[in-house]
Amino acid sequence: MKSFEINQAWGGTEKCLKCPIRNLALFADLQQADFNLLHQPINEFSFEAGESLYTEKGTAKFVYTIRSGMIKLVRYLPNGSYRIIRLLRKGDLAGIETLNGSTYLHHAITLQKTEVCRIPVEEIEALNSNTPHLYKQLTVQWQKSQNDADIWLSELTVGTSKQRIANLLLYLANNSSEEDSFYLPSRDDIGALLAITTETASRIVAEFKRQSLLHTEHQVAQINKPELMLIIKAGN
Amino acid sequence: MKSFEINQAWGGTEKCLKCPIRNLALFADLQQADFNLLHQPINEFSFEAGESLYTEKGTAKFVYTIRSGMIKLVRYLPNGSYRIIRLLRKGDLAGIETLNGSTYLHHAITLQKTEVCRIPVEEIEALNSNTPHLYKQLTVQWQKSQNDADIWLSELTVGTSKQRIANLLLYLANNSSEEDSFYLPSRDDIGALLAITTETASRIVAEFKRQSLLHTEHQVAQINKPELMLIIKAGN
DNA sequence: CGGACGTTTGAGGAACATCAAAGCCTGTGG
DNA sequence: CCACAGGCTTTGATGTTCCTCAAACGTCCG
Repeated sequence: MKSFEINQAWGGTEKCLKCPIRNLALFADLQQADFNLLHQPINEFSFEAGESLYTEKGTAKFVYTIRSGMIKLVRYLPNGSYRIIRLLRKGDLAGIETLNGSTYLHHAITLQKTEVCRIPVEEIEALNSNTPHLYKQLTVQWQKSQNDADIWLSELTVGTSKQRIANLLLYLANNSSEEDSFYLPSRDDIGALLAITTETASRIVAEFKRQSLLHTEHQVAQINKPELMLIIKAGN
Repeated sequence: MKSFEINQAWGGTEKCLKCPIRNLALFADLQQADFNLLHQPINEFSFEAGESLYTEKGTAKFVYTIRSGMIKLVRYLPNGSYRIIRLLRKGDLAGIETLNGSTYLHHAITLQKTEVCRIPVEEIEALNSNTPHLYKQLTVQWQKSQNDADIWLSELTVGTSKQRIANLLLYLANNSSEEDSFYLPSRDDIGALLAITTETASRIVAEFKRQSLLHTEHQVAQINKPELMLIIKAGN
């Protein structure tokens, strides 16, 4: 485990108020007075790629706000394989299921270097019973992840493998924090995202590269969006 | 449109307080005083099978609590086919996306005779700003539908068609309001649920019937759970 | 009775999984 | 500095699954 805490001493109110992703994050609507209700520190952590924030069925004590990087929510299947349920990025929340249960429902694993704020569940519960400002933002977050899951279900599980991968690449490109590039997951993860095998994922990614629809340098990718959209429609 | 309103004059507080599914529903935690905050009536409606509660991108003014029956949330794909995103049953909420947006995100279509309570969005917003009791229940509902979507993604989109259908039958059986039977969707809908074709769905359902793993009378079905679980594991 | 609709069944081919092996990059240790 | 081990990716050959197109069947209802 190479993760480390960035700031031992929590700056408190000012820190959150000045947070660069505050408008995206859970505390977006909180007022100065609300912050005074906090008793435990909100700690910042930094994770390297491949580290685990929490595991399925693990005791759930924290919710995480993602400041940068990317996280996959994973579920292992009875046969030993795994399926990626969702990808989380800047501004997303990991582990909100703790608000209604005592255990996590997925494994949360970083795909890149990722920075998070770790919020104790009790603090969220305390805020909720003392100020109404948090609920609104929780509702927004819920809506976001629900909508993401729906897109996944309706678009990323239908059509040929080629169409699915084209769809995934567009999804990744459109949700990237960079303007014209994005993080390309491993072939294994692409397979787990789309319910196809690693080999099929590799074959199609390689084909896209040969056709110059996709350029990669390490895991930084760029794509030809119009052409990929044609593939999604035509299937060719 | 054959739907009809059951009770023109809303009984108000007493009606909700005595609601047989109150413990399941949105208003579970509301107190007597909270009900006094309501200004518009909560109307009850009854729909026949195949009717539409609302359509995707339609102006969203109501949330629906399902009292009995079953609803499919549908999204149409660019190629003209459709995909069922989720199934809703007794106690579930349809159209909660209206709390963060002005349009619905799916088509909601009844699969059976279905009774609902129709709640104006403004009433929910009014309650939310005046009492904290509703939020908790909204969170629970959110969690439920999110969890449902996750199960869908992790279990109903992987494996062979035979495994998926076996999985679906078990899901339907375990979530039915009857003890030992459940509603079996049309082959078209089974296809749209599992991202397979109507023909494949038909072939496998017919095979299950021949093997006596599944008995149907019209759309009422019974299954041999242990055998189907074996199929999910073994694939045979 | 005849038409509409949902279901079943068949034949053929395309897409994908599986098994297997080779290539490539990176980091480590001699 | 080179050799080598390990992980990830690519490619190939083969077989199975499932989609596609097509037609027949049953059931319900006007």
